[in-house]
Amino acid sequence: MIDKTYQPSSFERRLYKQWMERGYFTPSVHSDAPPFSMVTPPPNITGQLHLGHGLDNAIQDTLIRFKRMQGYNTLWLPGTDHASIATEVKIVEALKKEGVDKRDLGREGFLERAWQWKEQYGGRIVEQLKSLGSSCDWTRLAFTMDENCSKAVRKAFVRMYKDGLIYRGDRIINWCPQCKTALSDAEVEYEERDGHFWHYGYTTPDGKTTVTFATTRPETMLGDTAVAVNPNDARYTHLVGKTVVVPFVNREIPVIADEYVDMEFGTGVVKITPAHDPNDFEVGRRHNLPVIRVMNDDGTMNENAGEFAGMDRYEARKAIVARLQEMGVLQKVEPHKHNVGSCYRCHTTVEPIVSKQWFVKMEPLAKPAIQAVKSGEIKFHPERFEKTYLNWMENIRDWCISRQLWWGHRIPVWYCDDCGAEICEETDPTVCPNCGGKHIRQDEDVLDTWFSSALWPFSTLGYCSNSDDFKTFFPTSVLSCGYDIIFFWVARMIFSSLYNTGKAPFKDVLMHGIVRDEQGRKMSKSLGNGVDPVEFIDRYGADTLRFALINGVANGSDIRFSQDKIDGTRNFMNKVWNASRFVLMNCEGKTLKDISAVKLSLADKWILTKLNDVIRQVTELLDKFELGMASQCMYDFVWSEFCDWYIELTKPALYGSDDKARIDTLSVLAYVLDKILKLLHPFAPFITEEIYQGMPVHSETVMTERYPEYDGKYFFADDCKLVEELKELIAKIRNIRSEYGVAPSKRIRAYVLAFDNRITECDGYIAKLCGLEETVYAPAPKGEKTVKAVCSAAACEVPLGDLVDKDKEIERINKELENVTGEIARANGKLGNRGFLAKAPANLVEAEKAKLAKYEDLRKQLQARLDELS
RNA sequence: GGAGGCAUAGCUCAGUCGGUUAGAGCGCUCGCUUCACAUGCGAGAGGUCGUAGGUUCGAAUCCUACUGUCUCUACCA
Repeated sequence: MIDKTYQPSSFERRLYKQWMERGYFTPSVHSDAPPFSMVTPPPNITGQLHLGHGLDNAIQDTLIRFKRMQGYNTLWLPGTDHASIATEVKIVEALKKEGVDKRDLGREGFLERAWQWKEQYGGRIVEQLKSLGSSCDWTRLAFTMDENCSKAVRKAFVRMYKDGLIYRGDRIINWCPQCKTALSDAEVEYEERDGHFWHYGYTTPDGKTTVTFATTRPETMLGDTAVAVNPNDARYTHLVGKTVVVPFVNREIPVIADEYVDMEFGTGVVKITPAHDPNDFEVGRRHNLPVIRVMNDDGTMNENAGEFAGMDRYEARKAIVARLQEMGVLQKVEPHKHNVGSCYRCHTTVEPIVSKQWFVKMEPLAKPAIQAVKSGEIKFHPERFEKTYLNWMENIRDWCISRQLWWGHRIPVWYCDDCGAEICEETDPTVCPNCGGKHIRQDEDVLDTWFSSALWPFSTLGYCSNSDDFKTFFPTSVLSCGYDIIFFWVARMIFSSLYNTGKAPFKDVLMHGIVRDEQGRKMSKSLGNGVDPVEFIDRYGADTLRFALINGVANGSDIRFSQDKIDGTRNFMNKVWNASRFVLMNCEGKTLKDISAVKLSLADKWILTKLNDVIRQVTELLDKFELGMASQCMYDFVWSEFCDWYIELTKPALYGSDDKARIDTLSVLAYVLDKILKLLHPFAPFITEEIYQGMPVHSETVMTERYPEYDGKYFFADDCKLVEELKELIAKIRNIRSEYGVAPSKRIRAYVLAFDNRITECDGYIAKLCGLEETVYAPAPKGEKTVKAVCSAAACEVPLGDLVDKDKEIERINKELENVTGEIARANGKLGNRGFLAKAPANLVEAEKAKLAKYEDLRKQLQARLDELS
């Protein structure tokens, strides 16, 4: 027997430990069953569990449990990401507290510390994930820097290098002066900020002509190597080819003509700083301009900055503006809003800087990746994200993959100091294969974290060794993650997998949104509005968390996580618990029958039919990845059908004197509950297992039980319809009681005139659910003061003596009549429409006719009642 | 600049292939400690589905425009 109150903390840990110990999460590679596999988006080892992980895991675990119960050989592979920048920053900070600079330790020493850190804290997030109930196969836990993954990184890099898809070159990249590394375009976040437009000009050496322009970053002027105008701009044609002088550095630079300059914008003159602006860099290339860097890696001005050398970039900006003003060169300052890029890790403003970095040539990789989605080989759910993906892929630029960090996969390229050769092989060279020289040294940089994440679906499965896992589980079935990492991760996995394995890494991409707070704001540390899932689970249980995140949410849409939602979900779990307790309490000590041996009551037939309906719906929805709707179906079935009606309808039999009927009813109750637990298990694994273990008949675990399937033996359309009519009748009587304020405890009499004779067989149900002491299946005797209501299967009258208020009655009937008349008009309108009759499907026309007939009957009844009253 | 989402009850949101008397939860009103559950039960009120056109026998649903709103993306100095 289960506990009296629902206390998830009393069993969730215990059950999870049991599942793990018994190896339920681990699939077999030798199974004949069809495979179903997923890999998790690996959380950063520096990460703390947040609701995003909660959502991500809830979705994937629901899917994997569903598939497992359907008999698939399921693998859900977990792992963690080394998170190059994030981890290095964290360790550098820790060292700083000890007064140590990472350079003091040297590369080796630093890495030793980093691995230590990883061993100590890297598993924390894994333990937190377990509290969500995730049925990942922890025996296969992967890490982006473990052997499998590192081998795959090396293999992929070398192959791409040899194919000419990886190159090294001087390009403008985004530089983070705080992390002191290059970043990819995807790693820069743009934000609109208030800035200034400083207007000033450069003058020709003879001091006669000044060309004026505006800039938002005056400090870059120290690196200016030209001033550009549009070739068609008549205002400046005479100046093209002349030179002007950059103050402070006294550099004579040419005035050039380039299409890039927009004549309409500002003065139509642009100062060109090839070393610090992507567009200027391109202009510089076209005109063979010198590239002069004026900044150091830490954002201070370098020796090329003359008198400003050593200053921080913003300090230098101020100083330059002040000096320009002093010199009387500054013409005006305008406020200006512009987008400023910042580092996605530390939020420092990034600096576009020319730098020698490694890049992946994207165009050849993007083509097949675009094709895979366009052809439908890979499908996004919801579909609209395909546009987002394609839009990005079609406009993609080369990917900067080198990072000036130590923690990560070191770039497997060696340089020979003797002959200058560049060596890139799968095994580490000891001498230069070109000249045999021993003076070789490895590139200092590491790879972008996302380079290894991009290989995740196959690297983790042992792609390099063509392992059994790889053969069995690759390509994976579904990839689920938030839409915020489509570019970082999903897109890169697709092209990496197509390139390396020749196959798409997965067939379906299931996107979810972001978890927001009650007011729709992103949860963040600085706002302090985050919910700690660990704490939450202690309080409400993992099932409530998971269900609250999934229930009724459409794929890809953001979620507002509110206390209301939590309460509602917790209440639902409590409902499941108590309904189960009702069944189990009544079953105690009884020997139940298989339902094939049960004489089914009307209520039994109804609930079994409804059960079949819900099985079909939930399965269909899960097959379409509509988890939110599937859980909603379960919610409605359990609460509104099973609890509100079926359990109530079983009470006459349970509390009656017929022992045989009682056993029969209990057998059906237990049968339906068993199915409910199984249907609900993927959504709420803990509560369902705990209750399941208390069932009169149960196996070792519900999680490997077969997911319920539609059973045509228990589908009774006619009986089901009758019960729906019965519910309507019961609602009418209850309504009268309520409207007339009859105390719920008061037993009253009702007259029921059944249009459908089978209603008379429902005596026990009506009496119990309406609190009647007697039901008379005949019209009320003449002269008795009653309140009357009509529904499809019957008319009912409740004698209320002097309570009956004639005017109120007339009003009530009139209101109903109005409603029914409206419906008749609507149905008539449809049926009177030739187009409808000719073109609408026959079943709809029939249904409309049936409705019309029903409403006309009702109208007659209501009219008769009205006549009676007046 | 480009792309996309959203706009449905007081609030938060479902609504799949166009056909339901437009749904849920919360909130609200009334009544109830009825032997699974007051984390509950019963009864109710509340919506011309953003606006204007169009397609269709039929539109919350499809198309066009507009208005409002949010997000992504680009980065005109």
